[in-house]
Amino acid sequence: MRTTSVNHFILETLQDSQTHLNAHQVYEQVRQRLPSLNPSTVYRALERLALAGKISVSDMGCGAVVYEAVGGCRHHHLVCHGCGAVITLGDDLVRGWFAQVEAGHHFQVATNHLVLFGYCEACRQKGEGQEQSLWEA
Amino acid sequence: MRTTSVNHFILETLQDSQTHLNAHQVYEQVRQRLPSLNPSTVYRALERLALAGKISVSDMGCGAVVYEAVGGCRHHHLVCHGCGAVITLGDDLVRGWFAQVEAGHHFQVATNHLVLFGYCEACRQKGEGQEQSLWEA
DNA sequence: AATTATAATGCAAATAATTGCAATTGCAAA
DNA sequence: TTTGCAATTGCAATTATTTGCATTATAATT
Repeated sequence: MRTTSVNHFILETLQDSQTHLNAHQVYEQVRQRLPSLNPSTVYRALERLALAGKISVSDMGCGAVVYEAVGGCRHHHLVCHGCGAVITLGDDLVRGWFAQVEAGHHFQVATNHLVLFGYCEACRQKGEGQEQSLWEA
Repeated sequence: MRTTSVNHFILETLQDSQTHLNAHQVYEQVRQRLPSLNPSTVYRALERLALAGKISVSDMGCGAVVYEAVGGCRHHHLVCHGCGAVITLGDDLVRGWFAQVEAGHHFQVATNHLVLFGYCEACRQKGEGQEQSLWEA
């Protein structure tokens, strides 16, 4: 991967950001420093950085895919379908399981940000996610 | 969820299909029986069916998101970034780990098709995924 | 069977993401 | 330096997906 200004600025933007950013947000940020920037360049750079393992790509159910710089302490997320709550999942539990998967399938896992959807305690008690339809066994 | 013909036909289409289908493929299939069908109706129905747990939604790196009916024996996938190979991951290993996550976080996991990206044995030996860039520590 | 509330649909427009291709740029070799 | 190749970019067009709103259809109620 070449040391282009786009690669550099995107990485810097994501590292400085405390939250996940979507492609458009990254575009707007970097555009302040590279006014002639094209959105498709951002998409391609993000894809490149992701493939190189420098950033994570996740669908967190926000409409657009979000990106994050992969730093020292990795973490993952649980996202509630009911209320949208985002719960952090430590890397310990994940890393251990990935190792199992890798050992069992001769496969090197590169996924660096796992997102699991489901229902949080509160929504579960409210009965979210218990929909039963009658028209199918 | 109401018993509409769209819901019914989509579910039937996905159940009959041996492979994952993307939204457009589902649309084309169902359109043969409901000629006036609109693509956005398909997207909305797919979202509904997914939320009801009847189908799984996954980004398998094919450009478009793919859908699959959730049947008796669940399975998950490992997708190789190098060659695109798709390896099946049994549910046993996954279910057990989900249970751990659920127990540790008071969260009911609803994700019913996990996709992990990485590198298969062959690609790993070819050195895929080992890119090192010099311009960043 | 008529009424009613609400889910589902069609359509068009907006947004998100990808792709082909020609022009440009970074990096390495000469 | 200069040259050459391959990676990167811009641009426009395409594809993928979502959303607002008026209309239609379903299922429960009267």
